[in-house]
Amino acid sequence: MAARQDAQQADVPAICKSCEARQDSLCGALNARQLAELAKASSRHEVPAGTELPDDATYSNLLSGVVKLTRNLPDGRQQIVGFHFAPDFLGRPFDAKRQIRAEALTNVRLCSFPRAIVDRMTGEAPELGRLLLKHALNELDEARDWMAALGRKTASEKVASFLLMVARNMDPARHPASPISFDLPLTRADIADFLGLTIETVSREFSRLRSDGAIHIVNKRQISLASLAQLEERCGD
Amino acid sequence: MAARQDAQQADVPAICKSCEARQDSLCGALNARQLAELAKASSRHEVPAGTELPDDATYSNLLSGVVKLTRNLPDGRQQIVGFHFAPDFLGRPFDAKRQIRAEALTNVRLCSFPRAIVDRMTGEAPELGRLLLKHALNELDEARDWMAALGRKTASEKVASFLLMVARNMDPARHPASPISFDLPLTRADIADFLGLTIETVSREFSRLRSDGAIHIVNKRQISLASLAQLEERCGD
DNA sequence: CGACCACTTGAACTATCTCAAGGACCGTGG
DNA sequence: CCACGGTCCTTGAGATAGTTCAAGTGGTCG
Repeated sequence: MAARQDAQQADVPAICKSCEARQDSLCGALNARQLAELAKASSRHEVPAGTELPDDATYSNLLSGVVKLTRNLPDGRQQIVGFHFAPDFLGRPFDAKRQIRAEALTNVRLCSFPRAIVDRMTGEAPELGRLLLKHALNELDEARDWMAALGRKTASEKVASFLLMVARNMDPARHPASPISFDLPLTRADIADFLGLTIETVSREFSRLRSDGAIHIVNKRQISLASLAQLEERCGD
Repeated sequence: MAARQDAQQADVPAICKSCEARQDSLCGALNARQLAELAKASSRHEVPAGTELPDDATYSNLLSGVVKLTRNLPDGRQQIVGFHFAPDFLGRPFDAKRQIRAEALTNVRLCSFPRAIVDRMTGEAPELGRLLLKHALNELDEARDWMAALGRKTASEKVASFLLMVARNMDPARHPASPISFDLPLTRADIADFLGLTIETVSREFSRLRSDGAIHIVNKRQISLASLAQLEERCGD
């Protein structure tokens, strides 16, 4: 199978050629020269689950793993406002009014770039700015979908929607009709903080889905879904 | 008081000079030539409250009035996912995965531009792309704030937060300490659809805020707030 | 082995919803 | 001028989805 050929293929930095995130990430919007410059300034890290990713002066491609974004109320109540699944792009252009914390849910591999370089390149490469805008609008769409879920869905619809979302992101390339099995990268507490529920309610809804035959709970974290269709009926949309 | 001087002031189209949205909207990122071109292609409309704004091939500055954005579940449940208060910018670059409807809550005046022209200008004026990105990120921050409210706040915190948000947007220029009075541009049903509550609960929380002296309900829609500080204590953050 | 952590399950509780009735306002038509 | 119906809002009483509190399970790690 001939891979998508790039006229400048030969000039692409070696490390980028095998990059899992390459075409989907912001790197896909760069030409070979820019990619080379960015690669030179980039650094790869692996951070263990539970690490808070500092909201510092870097952008990163998420090569593998899952990251949660949280907003906290001052009394400690917590809401997860989004996730990043590999391959995705992390990092917020400009300053945010509101503090949002990012934390690795699993072990995570990152390819990070100094903010200054990317910001300069957005001036030179309009395609890059376009891509950042598209990315932000995607996140906005997702946030609004979850607003509808948080405001208007029942607990069991929320849990079904959540499982569908995770299934779609954990292995996006899978065949839509095939059975699905994955390790949940979240604790029940995280799921509760995302869905605006308590851990007890989440647990009860898992049990209910299991006894109804919609899911199979192998080992607390490992879930298999009989079929996406069965969950789609229960997710409220 | 000397207004902010623009080197090209003399070339700015007459209609734009007096525009309420000018500096805050996307027009603030254009030079005089671009502004002139855009002004030539622009058209002003006034639409009455209740009109659905078609998600068509236009961008618009919202010169006056308030617009709601809604997401619907297939069984009719509705969630309001955002508002636009004048002066704000309406219109979504690229295609959205999800259908979101926009509807005028009050009479609304718009200055609309053909999508094609703006899209072309983003290629020519990096500042414009930057501004669109900033705008999208602002909306994302707001959506995430409301995710936290929907998921983790009590009914009375939600209503207090909502009143604060409206107060801050209806007359952003007001002195922060002064008493505030405004006409709510929403029905109780709209408020409920925004906060993930029922109209009865919204009504009860209004009554409670009134009997606690936090607000004064002049005429169902017309609300006056004793002080922002008093509501801020009740809003949960 | 014991302690701990994440999770499950049950039982009682409560914030919010549902259902129902009534009040205030408003335009229309007599 | 009043009667009428309509829409929006308020208030009460009972129902319920989801929470809180509490006990128990199972796996893991020192």
